[in-house]
Amino acid sequence: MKIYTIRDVAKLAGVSVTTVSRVLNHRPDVNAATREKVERVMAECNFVGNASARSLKQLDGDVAALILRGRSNIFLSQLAEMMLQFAGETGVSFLLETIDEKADEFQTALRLTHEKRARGFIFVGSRLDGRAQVLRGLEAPLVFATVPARELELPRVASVAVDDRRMGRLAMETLIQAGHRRIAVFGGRRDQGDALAERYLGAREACETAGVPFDESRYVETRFSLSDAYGAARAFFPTRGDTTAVFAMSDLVAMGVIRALKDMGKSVPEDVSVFGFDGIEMGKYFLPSLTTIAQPQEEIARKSVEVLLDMMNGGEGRHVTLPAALIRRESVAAPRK
Amino acid sequence: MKIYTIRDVAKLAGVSVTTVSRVLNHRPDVNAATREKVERVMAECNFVGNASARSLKQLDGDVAALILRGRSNIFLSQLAEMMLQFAGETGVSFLLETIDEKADEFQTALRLTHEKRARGFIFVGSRLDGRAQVLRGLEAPLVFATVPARELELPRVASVAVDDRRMGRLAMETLIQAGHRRIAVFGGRRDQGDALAERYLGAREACETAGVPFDESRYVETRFSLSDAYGAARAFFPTRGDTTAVFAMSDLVAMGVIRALKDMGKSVPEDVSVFGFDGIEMGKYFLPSLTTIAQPQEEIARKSVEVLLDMMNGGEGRHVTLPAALIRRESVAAPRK
DNA sequence: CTGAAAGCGCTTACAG
DNA sequence: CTGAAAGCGCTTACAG
Repeated sequence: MKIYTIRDVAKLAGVSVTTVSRVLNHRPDVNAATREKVERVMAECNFVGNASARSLKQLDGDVAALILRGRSNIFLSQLAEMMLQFAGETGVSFLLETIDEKADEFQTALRLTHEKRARGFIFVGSRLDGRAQVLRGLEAPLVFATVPARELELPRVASVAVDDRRMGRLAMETLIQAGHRRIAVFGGRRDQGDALAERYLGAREACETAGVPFDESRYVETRFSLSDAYGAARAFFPTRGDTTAVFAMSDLVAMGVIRALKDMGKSVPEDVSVFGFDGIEMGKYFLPSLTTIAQPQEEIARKSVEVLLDMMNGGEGRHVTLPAALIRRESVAAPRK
Repeated sequence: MKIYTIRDVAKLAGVSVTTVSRVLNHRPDVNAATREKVERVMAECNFVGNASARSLKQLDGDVAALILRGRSNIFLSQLAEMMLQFAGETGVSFLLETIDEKADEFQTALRLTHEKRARGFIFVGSRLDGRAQVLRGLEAPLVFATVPARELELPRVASVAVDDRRMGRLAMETLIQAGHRRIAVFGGRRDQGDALAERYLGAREACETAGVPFDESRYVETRFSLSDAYGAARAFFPTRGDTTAVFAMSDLVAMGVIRALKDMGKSVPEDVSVFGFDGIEMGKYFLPSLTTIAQPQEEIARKSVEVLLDMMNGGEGRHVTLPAALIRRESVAAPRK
């Protein structure tokens, strides 16, 4: 099967490559008859332009990249997919780069700047942990999705996220109001200055306000996967069996914890209440269904793309906070008397 | 931030672009001192080659594409990710193209052949439904992953899948042996000659062999998502309440059905047993955990990549059948007396 | 409305 | 071991 180039088409249509290029790009300045002839030839040859050649020329071409770290977080991968969806409706072409959890997303951005000439980035579920300087090396506009980057007072940096601290507080308040006092928190590392740290801070605030001392030894670090959460819960409960509620910082973690509790002969929410975070679809179907904080996934996706596009057109960086919703379902109840 | 080209590097290092190119591509024929000098300059400039320019020249470059239809099937997206993983270890560069469920994957392949010069394809979870002729238009080697394409006697076509018919039979046999007689099947459209049709045929065979008549009105068509399965089950059970078991052709469907049963006041497996398919991770954590047929995901991924690579090197097409495993967990039990 | 020509950044025979 | 030159397929001023 021959692969036709623009030159082949030009020859077959009896015009110049310039004209074919114009037709290809839907430019108005082509005679209708000429256009039609060229289009017919292109259809006959099954012609499709070579993407490399095009982007080699269009160095100014608007390319943006989505950088997603890790493949295991459903919430984040879905978020990235949605962004791709919204991006498709704009003129800018977006590419999704999924990198390993241990990889450095800023290095990746740097690489894509050169390799693919990316001119704007959205980091999905990134972490800042004090790497603000690295960001200065990146001149392109940057959007952090689901990451609070407010303190980063860099000119071309934006963020789109929920108010994680407030939501962490709300989750904890909900458990306290239900009557719980011995509450465990299953989250990530607390020292990284990311969304998880914010949720932790919010949870602590709720405890202080309510006069319920938060017991540091009930903070459990876990990766956000079913199996890690399961393992962490199996290790935690045998020694802290008096815990009556868990605030899990992701729905996936909540599910792993619930299964572990079940396997240790405890039922949810009767023996232990479990509160999730994110609002993934499965949470509605899981048994028990998850009480959780639902992040406005679609809104985050849409807004992130919108803000990046605006910045690529010279707009200012800004920090958008979107409202999240508390969803009460089955996994949380009052503690046993 | 200046973007350096190979020419800039050449100038800075005091050599020709040819030499820089050689260093870039780790060719052996470069003087050690020269190589070192060039490498130092590249490091200083943060130089990264332009991918478009490279692939424009290397038209013979080995590019293969993974075509995944739909984003909602976790099993298939994970499969694609695994393939990417394995592909990374080979010399061939793979690109993943995720298309809409309603899009035509063969048209997509045709487009990628031109646009990205892809020279080999893996279709993840595709369907043949009588489009064998279209395939002739594609000269590149093709691998169908999780799709039985055995009947397709095309030279450059391969497939990697489990024996869906046998596994469908095994699932049904398991339910019959547990004592069930009124069994519903939740699957896809039966007329499409795909893996699902095979599972259906296998299930029917099991019924015939056991002398249990299969009631066609207990076949429920559903898309493979939690919400569709949920809706289908809510519509089905009120009129067919005597059903004691369900064979769901995907774990996701099984979970949707289980939640629906729960919401209708039935418990699983006490009132109704539910059998899944695929063996996704969540099935282990769901309550009840799913009895299912586990497809060897990693093996399918590895083998698909391996077969494609071999064919791209001139190897023959072949049809690989991999063993699947019956996993007995909580969602299937004997029917109530 | 159309075309000849330059050039995007790279690779690769070819010559030395 | 090294370099000058051609060319991959396209786009885009520029001239007509």
